[in-house]
Amino acid sequence: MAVTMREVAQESGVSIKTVSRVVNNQGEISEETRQRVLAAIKRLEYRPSKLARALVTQRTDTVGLILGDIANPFFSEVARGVLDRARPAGYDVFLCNSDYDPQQEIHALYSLADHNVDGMIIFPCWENEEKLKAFVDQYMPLVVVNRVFAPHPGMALVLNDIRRGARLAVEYLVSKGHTAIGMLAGRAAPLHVMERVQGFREALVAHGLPVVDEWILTGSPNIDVARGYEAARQLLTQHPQVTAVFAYNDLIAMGAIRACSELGRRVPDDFAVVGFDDIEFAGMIAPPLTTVHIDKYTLGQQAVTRLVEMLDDPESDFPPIRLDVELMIRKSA
Amino acid sequence: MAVTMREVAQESGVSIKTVSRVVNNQGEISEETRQRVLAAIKRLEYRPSKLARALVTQRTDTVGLILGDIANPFFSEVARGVLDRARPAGYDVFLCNSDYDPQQEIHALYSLADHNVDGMIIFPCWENEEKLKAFVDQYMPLVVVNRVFAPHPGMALVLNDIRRGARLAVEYLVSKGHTAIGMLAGRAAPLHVMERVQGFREALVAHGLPVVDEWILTGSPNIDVARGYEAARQLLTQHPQVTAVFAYNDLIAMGAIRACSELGRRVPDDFAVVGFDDIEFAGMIAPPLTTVHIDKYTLGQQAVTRLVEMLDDPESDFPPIRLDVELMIRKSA
DNA sequence: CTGAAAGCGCTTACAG
DNA sequence: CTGAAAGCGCTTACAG
Repeated sequence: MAVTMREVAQESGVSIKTVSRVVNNQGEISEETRQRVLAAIKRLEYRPSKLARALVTQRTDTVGLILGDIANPFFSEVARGVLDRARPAGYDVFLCNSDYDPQQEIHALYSLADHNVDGMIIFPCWENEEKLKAFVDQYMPLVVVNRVFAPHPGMALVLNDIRRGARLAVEYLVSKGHTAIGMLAGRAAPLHVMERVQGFREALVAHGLPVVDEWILTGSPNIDVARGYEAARQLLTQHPQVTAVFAYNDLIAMGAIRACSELGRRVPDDFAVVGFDDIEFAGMIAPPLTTVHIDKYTLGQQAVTRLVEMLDDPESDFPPIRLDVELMIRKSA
Repeated sequence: MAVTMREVAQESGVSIKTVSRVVNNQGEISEETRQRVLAAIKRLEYRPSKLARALVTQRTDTVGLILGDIANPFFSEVARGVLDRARPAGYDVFLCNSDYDPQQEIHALYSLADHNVDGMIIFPCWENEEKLKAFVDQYMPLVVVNRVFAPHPGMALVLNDIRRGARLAVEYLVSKGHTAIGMLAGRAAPLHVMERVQGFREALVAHGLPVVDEWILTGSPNIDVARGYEAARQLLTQHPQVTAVFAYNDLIAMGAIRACSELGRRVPDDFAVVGFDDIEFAGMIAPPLTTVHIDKYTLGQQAVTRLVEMLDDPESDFPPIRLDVELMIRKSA
């Protein structure tokens, strides 16, 4: 079906090796034969098989991107950054959702490894730190985004200062006079390990406020608007004394706002909500969401940049890339 | 580095071919040797190279997904449907943005073909109809989504009734008493060929209303909130007599609403806006957007289903899959 | 039930 | 400046 290098060689009356040389721009070749081969390539519409090349070079020019849920605008904007930077660098990208589930994540990881991607970018579950390190040791480099894992060769970190973002959010609520502040923490990862929860606690403690474990809600496998709605309903009805929440992300926050409107609690007057991520729509909803801004597009780009550096220089270790966050004060708190 | 079939063969004292047989579950093998090989596979943590297999089978177990812009929630929800259906079917998926640009689209198409994907799902530019058909003839099957291309072997269609959606939207505007209705048509594709524009015209004509070309705005390479904002500003200032618009999609509609609020035009009282797609956030913004609903997740799933059918049965032709749309009446019109 | 040979489409040393 | 041989890690007929 597809034209092969052998056919190009015949067509231009040279050896297959010579064709390989002009395709890869390597080695001295007389300009004349080069032109002859180029002409044959054009005439036959020859395109070299990356598969065959990869079998010998062990490079596929592909990378993997494993994230929680592409339907979350946070991740889709990150993905945009990844794709925009990967293409000029010569990489095509595989996409997988983990649904924030450790097992699905590992499954995706090995599934992509089976296709011999050159490396991957991953927003991993905390639970998988050791498994990812074992994977890196045996297979390929990984760029880990927004998880503060201990340094490990072959694994580079790209980090927003999530904990600081959480502190900013909670301090803002405190400055507004709130003293009974809850958290909608999303999926039930080990709480003590989540940066957002740590920042939340730190800020409360710093201001002499109580950390009430019952006011920190988790428990659902999903992190989306529906979950935010559920969790907020539960918090509002079971702990009516709570007057403000810090949400795991903007989707959860949006669900919380919906729950408030159904339960007749006005935002922000009766109940204040702060989100995280600053997705594009955060500023358009009613009321516009106060949230912690992350530059998602840059995050995606930086992750690719770092991965490419690792692929180009496998022996080196690379320090974490640190990106800042910023509180966006709007109307929901 | 990675364990090979040869090593498994040595470890279990059989030929490489026998290992291949147990890996692929084919042919009669004595249960005893099967167990022995299985044990060796487990012990060595052997994972067969899809690359090497693909070189001979001509199947990579990968598919491509080419869409306008993954950062648009319409596409990211479609992508969710695609991924969720592709994984159980045994396919990993490459993702590419076209930015609605014919050249980038063709570039993405061939780039993925170079990786020998088994097939692709594409939301193509109208301009590329012939090029896609030429591609299909030479390379691989394609599922085309939401473009009414003429039937062609190897190319299957999955379609929402976009034109009907456009009619629904405009008829609703007419029913509300609007007579000067404009359109924010997004990217400048050939207008006469766009389903949304056709439906827009049809509805106006059916109600004896004028189609004023100056009220149909296009011209930007992007289809996003910023573009909707610009275009709406232009329409509102240059043609103040227009009292309603039908937007190419919800992002454009959201930009239009922002422009209205800046120019002091209240929505829907002074100016009505109808969107398209019904992205998740359409109902949460202020005012909640009246828009045409598409079941995006199902769309993605159906596209994969059709592609898999084509791959399993390359000789057959498959009729278009038709999915419905629905007008969601909220507050912006 | 099991194996030896050929080949998928390329690149990598090695010659000349 | 150009080419013949070997091999990347598998599967596909073909034998036995």
